[in-house]
Amino acid sequence: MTRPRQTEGGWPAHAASHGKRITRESLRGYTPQVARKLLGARLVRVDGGTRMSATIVETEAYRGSHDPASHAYRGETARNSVMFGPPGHAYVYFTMGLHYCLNVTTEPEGVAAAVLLRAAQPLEGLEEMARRRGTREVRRLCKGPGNLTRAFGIDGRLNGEDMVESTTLFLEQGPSDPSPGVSARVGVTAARSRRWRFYIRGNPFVSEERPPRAQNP
DNA sequence: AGATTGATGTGCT
DNA sequence: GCACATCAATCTA
Repeated sequence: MTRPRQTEGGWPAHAASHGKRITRESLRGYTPQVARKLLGARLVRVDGGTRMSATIVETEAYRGSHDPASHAYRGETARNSVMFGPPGHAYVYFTMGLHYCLNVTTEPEGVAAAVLLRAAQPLEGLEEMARRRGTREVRRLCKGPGNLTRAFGIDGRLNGEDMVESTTLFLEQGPSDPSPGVSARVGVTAARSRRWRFYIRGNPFVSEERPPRAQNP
């Protein structure tokens, strides 16, 4: 008899059945709403024959010209241009001199917005992730946006990838979280009052349960 | 032109 | 808790 595999935190690593793809329509909506809905979905990467996947457990919304924390706040540049395009594309940017971060673009073309994928619970391809990350500690493989991209082998070459059509980097539907945790965004000084970070409560793969100086005392 | 600041992570104290 | 790695956009002059 087979039972669902348990991970360190006691969270079931549910069977890695290949689910339905997430549609462009579902990504076209209001970004904070989309960020919330992406919790529980799976991020999948197929690279050189190996398939890696992980359940998304932490996201943040960034929204165009009215959000001072967004890269798109001051208009379009070569770096952020993908944010201005149609929904469902990968916005991959380089930050702090050494890390890449992966976002999925949202809202209709012309509205610069995206969801940052901050943390995920590894499901398939753990060996590959561990090799790329240089650690075997599963809890930390995809903990934090920079670690997540490193584990998945994602860098600037994937900027602009259409994640709805792509066969190498895409999203699959998963169980949604009825009552996710909500907080201010991590590492953001501007627009602290916008609580646009969403995470699965109590999940040990989330980067930090309480971000520093959030409105959660 | 030069300085500063990030949507960061790690290792050491 | 703090230094550090070290790039690109933005701010200051």
